[in-house]
Amino acid sequence: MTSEALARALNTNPVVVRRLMGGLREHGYVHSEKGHGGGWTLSCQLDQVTLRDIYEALDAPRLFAIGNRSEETECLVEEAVNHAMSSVLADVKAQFLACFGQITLAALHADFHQRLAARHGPTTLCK
Amino acid sequence: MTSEALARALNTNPVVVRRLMGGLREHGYVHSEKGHGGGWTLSCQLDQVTLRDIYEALDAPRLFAIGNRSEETECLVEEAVNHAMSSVLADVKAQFLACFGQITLAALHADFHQRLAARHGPTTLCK
DNA sequence: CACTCTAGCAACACATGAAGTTACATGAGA
DNA sequence: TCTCATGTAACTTCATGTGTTGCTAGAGTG
Repeated sequence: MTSEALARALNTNPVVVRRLMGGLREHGYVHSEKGHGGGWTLSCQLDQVTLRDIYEALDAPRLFAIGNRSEETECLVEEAVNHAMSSVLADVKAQFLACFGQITLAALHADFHQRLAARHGPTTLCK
Repeated sequence: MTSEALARALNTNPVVVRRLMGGLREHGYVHSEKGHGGGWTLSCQLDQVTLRDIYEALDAPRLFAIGNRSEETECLVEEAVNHAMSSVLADVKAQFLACFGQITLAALHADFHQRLAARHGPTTLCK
């Protein structure tokens, strides 16, 4: 599948697709080929890869929209708050990764097929 | 304490302080007075208010930097991914609130004083 | 009554970061 | 050699949170 086709399906731009897929390629989850007949191919077992793997392959983008204003501070009040905050966010992030680590692509694949079967009417694929 | 003094201590702007404190006032955690000698006063028991209360009084700002691109979609793949994602984020947010709900302002207050005692040299307050 | 000091608030400006776009280079078939 | 694909850098756009200005209203002071 080409970046162009993926971009159309995802309602985005081929370059954005390449940027994202680049991370997945570095981890061996997909493979890309240039030139005629090129594009992206899957190169992993769906039951061996989790959302956590994907998240990390995508360079673990920032998870929280909140956080400490600064790590280094002179202010002892800020220090106390930062300490409490950091500790909570670290715990919560760990739980997040654990959850994502439980969800395999195979599970999503199965869920998709269930939804497809449940849908009435003609079964047109996403775009 | 005036918004102006708080803003100096927090390295920000009086208007920003008022915006934030407004949320706390609505929940009765602080009280404000206009005019000469006015400003902000605490009006709650520190051991009765948690970070969760503060977070919610501040209108529960967006917690995650990631999330579904859109809630409504035609695409069954996106639907499956959204479902998995939403479920994880909801669980994780619940844990976040639970943690924040355990941390009272009194605890932060105590932590601050411990840091103050532990600090060598003269004890100058934050600004 | 005039003056000053304070919060309240709306409207605007700025900063940051994510997402999208353009342009060009590189490699692989036809 | 032409076309089709990825790779990548640089730039633009957009969304969101933060900061700023300007004004109103209320409360004490002289």
